[in-house]
Amino acid sequence: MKETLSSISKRLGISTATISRVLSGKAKEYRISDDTAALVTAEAARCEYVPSPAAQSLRTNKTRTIGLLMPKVSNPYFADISSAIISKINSEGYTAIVADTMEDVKTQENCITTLLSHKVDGIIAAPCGSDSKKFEYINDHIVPVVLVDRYFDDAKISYVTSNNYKGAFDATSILLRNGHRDIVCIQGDTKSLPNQKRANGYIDALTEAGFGDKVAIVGDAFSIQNGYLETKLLLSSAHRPTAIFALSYTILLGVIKAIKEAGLSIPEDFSVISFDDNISLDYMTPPISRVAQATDEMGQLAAKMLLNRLDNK
Amino acid sequence: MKETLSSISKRLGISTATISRVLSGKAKEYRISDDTAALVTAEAARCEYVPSPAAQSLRTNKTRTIGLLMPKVSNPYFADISSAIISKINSEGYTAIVADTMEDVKTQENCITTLLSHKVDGIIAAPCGSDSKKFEYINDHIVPVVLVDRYFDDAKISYVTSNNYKGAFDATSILLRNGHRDIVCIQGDTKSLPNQKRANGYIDALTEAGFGDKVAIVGDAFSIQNGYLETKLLLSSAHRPTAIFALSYTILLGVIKAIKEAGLSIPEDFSVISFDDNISLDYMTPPISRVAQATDEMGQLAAKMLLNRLDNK
DNA sequence: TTATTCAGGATAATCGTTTGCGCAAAATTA
DNA sequence: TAATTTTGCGCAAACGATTATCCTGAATAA
Repeated sequence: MKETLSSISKRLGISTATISRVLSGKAKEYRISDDTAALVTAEAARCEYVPSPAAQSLRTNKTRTIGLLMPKVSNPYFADISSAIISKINSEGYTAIVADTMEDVKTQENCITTLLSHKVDGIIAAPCGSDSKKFEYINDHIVPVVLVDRYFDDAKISYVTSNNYKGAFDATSILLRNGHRDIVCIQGDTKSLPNQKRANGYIDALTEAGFGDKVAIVGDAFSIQNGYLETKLLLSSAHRPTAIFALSYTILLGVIKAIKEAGLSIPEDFSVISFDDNISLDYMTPPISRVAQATDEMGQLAAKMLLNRLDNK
Repeated sequence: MKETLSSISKRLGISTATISRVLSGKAKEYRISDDTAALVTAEAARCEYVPSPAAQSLRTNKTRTIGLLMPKVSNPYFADISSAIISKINSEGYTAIVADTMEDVKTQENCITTLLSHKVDGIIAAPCGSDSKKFEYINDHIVPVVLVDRYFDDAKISYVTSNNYKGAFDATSILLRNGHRDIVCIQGDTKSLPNQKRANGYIDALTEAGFGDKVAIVGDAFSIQNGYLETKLLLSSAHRPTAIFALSYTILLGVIKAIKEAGLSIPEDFSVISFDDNISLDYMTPPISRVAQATDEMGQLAAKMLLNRLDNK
């Protein structure tokens, strides 16, 4: 029923050592004769031998498995990235163990422990929280880590992320070119580095255009709720802005909701621009401009970076 | 550095057998004295002992790992389901190995092989293709399988899915109550069972209301493209319908696009209703009614069903 | 002819757990 | 006191692969 090296060994009268060597492509290296090698290969194929990963990893301490640590798999943005990563590593013979931290630092700790106990060969993570220590320790002492989307400025860990600064700078510039002068930026989690970069992009675009005094940043979370509340406040303020720059898709949805509720419309009463791509934005009335992030490429690249490190030992 | 049973064994002067028994909660069963048990527990905690999954699964042939086979993780619908499943099984001490079939039968085969070679204890799958054989074989002879969203009518495999029939029936009924008589249904993949159920719901609602002659089903794919093209055709036809029932979110997006392009508007010129929930639908102008599927509950339930079977084994 | 070298592969230890079996010493019973 | 049972735990064999080391016979060299 279950084929193992020794079951083949008995049938062929060849030691498991030799069989193992042939099957792992080390026949030449250990000078196994071509005849023997052929015999082994044929028999392994015939009986559909599949090595036991448990035994292999017990022995070698490698699992051909990588851990994917995501803040929220159900978030379309991270779902896209995850999908790209999974496909890429699968195609290289690796398997993905996915852990969902639900954007919670405590849960993240547990997930990390689980991933490590499963002896993943490497980790790709979009970390939550701002403590880089743990990741740095893992990267230095246990297994390679690649961060995606989010990262830490102070840590020596490779990462893949969009050019958040430039994206925000460009988005703001477009609004400026269209004549807007009162542009409010609704930001997300202020501890998030991508958020900081975007905010900086916004600030610099305004400043370089000579409107440094017009900088207005509000909000503090990547949520619909935040976008909604901040927009409500803006609408009821004495000096209404003419444009809103939402730093994420979720924030944008909140903005739209508030504007609609106030009986106002886009783009007549307000111009809106957002970060993050989402197919649905094309179908809004009117379609919402946004700074798209190349999720697919980010995922692929992160996977490649990790796989490269795994190969180079 | 690396704590193992025997490293603890040496330090404590207690056999690995006893330690293993205590740590796996079998102290009573093997009449280990409370003193010894306490000693072991304390030491294990102190040195942060974590058992080696490789060794464990080599010995027990169990991995506390389940395989998640998804057609497309980046599809928000499946992302939601996946997220729910992952959280649930993580909370029960299981780990998820995720494979993305990219909606391709061939890829699916490979993914299955990979999952099985990793000795997953069970599989939760949203299968693609219509061949139930493989899944049935696995379910009967290898590890328990639970299907989610998609399933096979002819196979004895447990599954979790929405009541597609009722959802479609109700959606159609609403349109009828609102006075619509020319309701066209744009369907997805005709081989997909959920699609068939939905189509039947639509047909029966119409028929039972005495409009069996008004049944009109077009289309053949769960894609934006399909929704777009079919709507284009409808708009250019002599006898335009007054309402469109899109059997998926993606189809709906295509419908919206075509309607907008034609300079028509919802709901003045057309009524539209759709299957699948998506947060963005609330932010469309106007918000689009839809038959929401409880992705979170589906995921949780599927996970529960599988975990139960693993325990009663 | 004898000493080396090399081709070709076998042996056995090892990875870290789990678990069937066994075996003392203590407790109980006769 | 002797026989029996119970308590408490250790021994050692798996699980299935990898790999350092060793061995044998033949070919080559001296």
